[in-house]
Amino acid sequence: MDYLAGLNPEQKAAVLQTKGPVMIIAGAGSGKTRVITFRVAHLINSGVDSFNILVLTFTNKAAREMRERINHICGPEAKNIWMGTFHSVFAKLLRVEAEKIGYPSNFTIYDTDDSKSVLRAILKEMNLDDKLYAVNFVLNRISAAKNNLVGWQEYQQNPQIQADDQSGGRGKLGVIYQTYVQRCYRAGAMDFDDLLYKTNELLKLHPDVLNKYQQKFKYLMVDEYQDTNFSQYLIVKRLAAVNENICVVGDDAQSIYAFRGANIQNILNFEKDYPDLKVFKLEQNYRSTQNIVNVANSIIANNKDQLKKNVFSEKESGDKIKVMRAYSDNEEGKTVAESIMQDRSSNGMKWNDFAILYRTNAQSRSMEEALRKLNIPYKIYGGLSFYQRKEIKDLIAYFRLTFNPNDEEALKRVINYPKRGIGDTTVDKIVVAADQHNITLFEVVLQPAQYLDGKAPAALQAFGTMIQSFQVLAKNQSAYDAALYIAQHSGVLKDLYADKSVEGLNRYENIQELLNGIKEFSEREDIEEKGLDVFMQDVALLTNDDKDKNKDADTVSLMTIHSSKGLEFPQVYVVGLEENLFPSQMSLNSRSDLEEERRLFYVAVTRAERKLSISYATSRFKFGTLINSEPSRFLDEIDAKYLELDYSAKPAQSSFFDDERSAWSRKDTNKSSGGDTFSKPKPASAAPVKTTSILAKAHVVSKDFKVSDTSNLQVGMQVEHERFGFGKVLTLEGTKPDIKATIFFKEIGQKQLLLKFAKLSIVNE
DNA sequence: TAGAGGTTGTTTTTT
DNA sequence: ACAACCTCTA
Repeated sequence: MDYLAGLNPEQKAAVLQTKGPVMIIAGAGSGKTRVITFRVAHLINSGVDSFNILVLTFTNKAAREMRERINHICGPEAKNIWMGTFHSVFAKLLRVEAEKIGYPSNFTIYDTDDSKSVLRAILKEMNLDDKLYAVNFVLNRISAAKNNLVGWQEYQQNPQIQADDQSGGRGKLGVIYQTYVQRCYRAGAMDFDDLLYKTNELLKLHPDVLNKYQQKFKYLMVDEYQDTNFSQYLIVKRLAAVNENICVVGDDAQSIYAFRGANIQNILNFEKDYPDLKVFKLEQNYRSTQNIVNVANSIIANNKDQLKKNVFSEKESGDKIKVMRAYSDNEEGKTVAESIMQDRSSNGMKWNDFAILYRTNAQSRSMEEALRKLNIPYKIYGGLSFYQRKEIKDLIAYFRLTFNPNDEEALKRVINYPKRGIGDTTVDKIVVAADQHNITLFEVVLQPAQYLDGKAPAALQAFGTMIQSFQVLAKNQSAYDAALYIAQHSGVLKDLYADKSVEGLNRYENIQELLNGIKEFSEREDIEEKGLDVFMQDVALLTNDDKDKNKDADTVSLMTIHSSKGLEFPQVYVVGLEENLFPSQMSLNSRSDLEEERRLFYVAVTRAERKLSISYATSRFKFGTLINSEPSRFLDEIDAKYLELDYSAKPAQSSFFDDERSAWSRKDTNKSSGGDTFSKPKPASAAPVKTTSILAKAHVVSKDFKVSDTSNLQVGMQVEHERFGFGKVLTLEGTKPDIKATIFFKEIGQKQLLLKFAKLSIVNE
């Protein structure tokens, strides 16, 4: 039982309390993950069958990390535990039980793009004002309804909802909701919210199924319970109803997902559902210095709604929190990058020890550019994931269509990609015909002559036959063979190969990477079923870092604060502390939204172990124009005694903007104490500056630039590229027409180029 | 039907 | 800045 030795009394008590309802209120950095993993280990050691354990998390990242840790402690037993995100666990369950609620087990999972596309089509058909019925608004509304288990029938009948919609002039929302649900059903598709909604439906309508899973999951644990929405809450409650061995872990101060329906009341009211509840509070922070914990506490103290707790640290008091000001977003990046550079060498740290956290994904750009300039290796988490790239989605749409020909979004995506003469008009006609005869789009495609005339039927027939041939093939071949065949015969590979631009080359390589991933999957020995259909099942749920080969690489981490939850770093930079950015403009209308932003700031601050720096810029590009920004109100909320203001950042010397600079080069202001630590910035020039992305296009091509014959290119030669600038050839690989060169460019770092495409000029020395 | 060229909206965060 | 959407012409 050596795993108990390293725990404090509260942690230990929480681990040992294996029976009955348990709630663990875990302050930031209080060893929550250790408690959960040890608790699972302890369950197994006390004789609980690992098949009877279910552990739910919110993000893929959290799930993976937890699985690794539990694997480490429990060994092979850990494989039997059901552990994953709510969405992936219940998608898995629904695939087994789907037929009971009228879905095929190979249902497609629609991602947000698919959902929006379905809605766009519906709104268009209904001829609705697209201002009043903005797609994002409509989707949010439907999503909120589903998360509260309000079906379309109830939505249409509920007087309160109807009154709300009517008063906003959006009386058609109920009908849109209904149509949307019916379209998804016809397509054999579930959206993200359906995975939870339909699970509830299944458990409610089929007591035998409920009973089966209540027997299976005798022990439930839910991480980040403060982020559950009603739908998730009810699933958990139903599953736990018989045995009541339910342990939820959370921190109300870190609830940051209300925007997608999380209900903080779920944790605040947990005791009402389980009168026998045992509550454990973990208050000692083992992660951060006292200064950091104090700052965090002083931030969160501004919120009204919260459970009482006293988070404290017994570590050293540590450095003060550095606050940095910059004159523009690019300058901010530069300041942060230089600071990282300096801290690393003076404190002997690794790149791994640093993280840059921001409110919105768009902020990553200026950070990236600055890091690249200093040759600092970095990795961006989140953002556009690999699986969301257009070319990947295109190919995957073919796979989707192969396994589920009713998948309308996939069909629309690829019916004319690559171009095969089936235009929008034809697609519209197919939709109309399908609606009229109450059949699926694919059925129209298979019998086109019955519904359309002209030359469209021939093209459609050919397309339909092709998909059918994929279906036959996919049944008999390995995932990789099937995927490769489809990539080739659909024409996708050829189409991308024909694009010789750098971007096109990149897309082609991405497809290769996807195929390689599938190949690895085909060769795995730890799973039985290795068809392409199995590979496809969870693709919509995969995100960003799920296919991350060298995650041990020594790089600085960049991510949104949301995706940083649960992580920790020795040194953290929280950037963009500006009004309308953080707190976000969207959150300024209500106290509860603002409090959520503040909790988000709390999460950001508590990621830091040893040193925390905060920055803001007094001007920033937004929607392509330069706007002025004011320091965030959150900065004023921190007691100034914890802060050290560093306003040393100087405007850069060489730049295109010398005119504008004059307005910026004013004397740094004081640090008067009290409420006005962060004085308002003087307006910078408001004239929109035409910026070229400094790195991507800054290289000015030499006068005598001329594309050279590279057939005799040698390692070590100096070359010039139109966009990447000057570089040195590091390696040459491959054979004749397909020689791949690895070139180190001074300005942007290492790049791989295929010689037959790259326009290079050999520099004579 | 395809492609060019102009116009508009978009940005909060994740599954 | 950028992408998605629209309109016009070949």
